[in-house]
Amino acid sequence: MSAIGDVARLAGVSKSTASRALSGNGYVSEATRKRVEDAARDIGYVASSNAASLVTGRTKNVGVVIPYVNRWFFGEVLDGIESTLIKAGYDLTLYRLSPEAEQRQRVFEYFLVRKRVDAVIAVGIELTGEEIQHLRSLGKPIVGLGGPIEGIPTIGIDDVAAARLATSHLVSLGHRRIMHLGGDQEVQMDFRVHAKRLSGFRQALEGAGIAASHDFRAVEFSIPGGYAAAMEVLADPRVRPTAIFAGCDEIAIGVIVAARQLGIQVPAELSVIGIDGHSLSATFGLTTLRQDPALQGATAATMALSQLAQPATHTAGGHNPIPVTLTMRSSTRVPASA
Amino acid sequence: MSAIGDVARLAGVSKSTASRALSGNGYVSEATRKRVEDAARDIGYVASSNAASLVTGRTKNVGVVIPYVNRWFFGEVLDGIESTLIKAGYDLTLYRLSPEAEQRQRVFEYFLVRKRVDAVIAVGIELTGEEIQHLRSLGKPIVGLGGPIEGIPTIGIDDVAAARLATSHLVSLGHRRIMHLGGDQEVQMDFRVHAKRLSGFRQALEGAGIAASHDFRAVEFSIPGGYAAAMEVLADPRVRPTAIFAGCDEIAIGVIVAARQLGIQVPAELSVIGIDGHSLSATFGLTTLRQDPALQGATAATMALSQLAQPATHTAGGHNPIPVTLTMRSSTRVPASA
DNA sequence: CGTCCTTCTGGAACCGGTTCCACATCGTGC
DNA sequence: GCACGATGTGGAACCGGTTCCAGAAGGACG
Repeated sequence: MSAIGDVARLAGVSKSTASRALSGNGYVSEATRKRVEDAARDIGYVASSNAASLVTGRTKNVGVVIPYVNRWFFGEVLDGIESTLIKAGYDLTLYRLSPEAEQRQRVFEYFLVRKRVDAVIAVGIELTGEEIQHLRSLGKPIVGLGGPIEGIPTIGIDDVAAARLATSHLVSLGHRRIMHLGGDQEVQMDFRVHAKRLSGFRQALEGAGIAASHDFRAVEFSIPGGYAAAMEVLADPRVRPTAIFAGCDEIAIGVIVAARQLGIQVPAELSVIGIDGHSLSATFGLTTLRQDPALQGATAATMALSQLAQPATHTAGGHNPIPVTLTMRSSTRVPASA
Repeated sequence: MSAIGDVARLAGVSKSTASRALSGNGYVSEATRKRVEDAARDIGYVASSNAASLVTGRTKNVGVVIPYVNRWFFGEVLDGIESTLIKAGYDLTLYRLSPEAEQRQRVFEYFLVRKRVDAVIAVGIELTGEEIQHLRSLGKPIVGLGGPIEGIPTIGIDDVAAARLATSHLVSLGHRRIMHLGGDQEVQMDFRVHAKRLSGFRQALEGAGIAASHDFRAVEFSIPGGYAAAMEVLADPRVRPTAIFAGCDEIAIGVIVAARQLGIQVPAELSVIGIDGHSLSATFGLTTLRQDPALQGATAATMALSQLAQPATHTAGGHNPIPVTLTMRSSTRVPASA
């Protein structure tokens, strides 16, 4: 209701002086600053960010584009981003991008563009050249999380390498009958995460000279998904693998739950390894490759903020790989046959 | 870059006509509308929402205040809210409110107030009278989710009644040694959810004439929390309860996992019931009281939008209780002793 | 034919801040 | 004593839209 003009009048100064006093830009004597601040407090003045944004061109708001909010990985990322932004005085506007192409286009052409955000963080979304062009033309910093995107700075783990490492861990323990329960190759997420993890798995097997046959099964990326698949895969003892590399910790946990119900000892009869470092992994004794999504989110936010601070630095694209660390727990060990 | 003036010039009309043509308000001939639209498309014009908001006072943006983003319940709620808002052409600005009072105050006094949101949805946050006053004075619709808040419309389940129902289910099966693993009474969430569920539990026991002693234990609201507590509680067969009412499904699942590891048959030797309808509850065969947080979120968003549409309706406060439905699965049954 | 209503358009004010520019003081160094 | 820089303040333009008002043109109706 109350505008800066009211504050100025009450303090007996001009609008411009009131603005300087409240924003801290430019010269204002200590005495007048005090008077203006008191006046502002008295009438409960709060600046209109719209008006300020209109003239400064900065909104103090960052847009986050993300495919899910109710999955562990993405929830953690969002948490990390939010914490970092709010500390820096930035708002976070959330765009959950469903897979529908039409809605996706709408978000990019309509929502993100209306001068409402200063920067965009794309989480688990591989932007198309056109989309990047669109955002780039507005001069907005863009940061990607989850995989490399041509021309913009990104962070994320190396999915191929991680899958290779996880598989190699099983191989080096002596496993030969290893199965990969991973994402459906038909319904790829962006960055082709499913395909990359399968590829890393195959690379590791080939490197060890292990013939790969019937070694992959597509499952949903969730505990129920891993559980259901494991129930089928593990039921027949004759064809049962001695180790499973799960596409993510949730699948791995589903496998462990299923194994326990089938009376299969983990790790004595079955080794299981996942990727993520899920908050449940410790409870299930899961050996996993830990990535820290909250930290990744915080890092992405920091990158966006620093680009905002010094736009001089010409948006240097490039992928910053995040290292994964092997957390050894009690779900993997030397196979019984060895 | 390009402003509406550029569009107007290109189309050979005035700013006001261009505005009318693009926004659809007021009289514009079909021919000029076409010309303006073409011109806008040609130069890739997008309206500045800041400028529009400044004069109209509407931002097409809703603020959501929420304590967690990486917990199942809140993630689902957020999902429901987001879907509903984006369909209506609204943005969603996220404020994750950590328990720190100082940060909370900052969000309410600084972030939410800057004329940047048209309405506020408070999820799992019990607003103080002062905070309501603050928002109310700005004439912004407010909707609460998770419990009743004096003077504003809210939705949520009746925690006392739900806990009573869950406990009664166990009692009616014949259980007498029933334990409640619920939230820490010292670290209450808002709306005192922990206390309400404990209270409903006690009410049901008293109603059945069952002496309550050592029947409650505080645990963290998570699977690891339930697991750790169950490991201690269930270890000694002499004092083991025959049934557990868990404060939420995550705790209940932790209990089931622990019981399985201890070789305790569920439900033969131990019945477990939870509250939530968690996406994992089916996998673990958990009997639970289902609430649908995504639907609750969508409903809250719809309420906020309808208030926005007809501000005439004087903000009628009042709590809209959401019914919970008992989903019977395989984790509860008549006790062995019966 | 005059009046009135509807449709269409342009000019100008306005939303609420920020910032540029001009001007006034005052202190300092030469 | 004067030039110059640093400090402090007010006036006015400006950001990019929306909307009010005035005026013109065309049709309907008495």
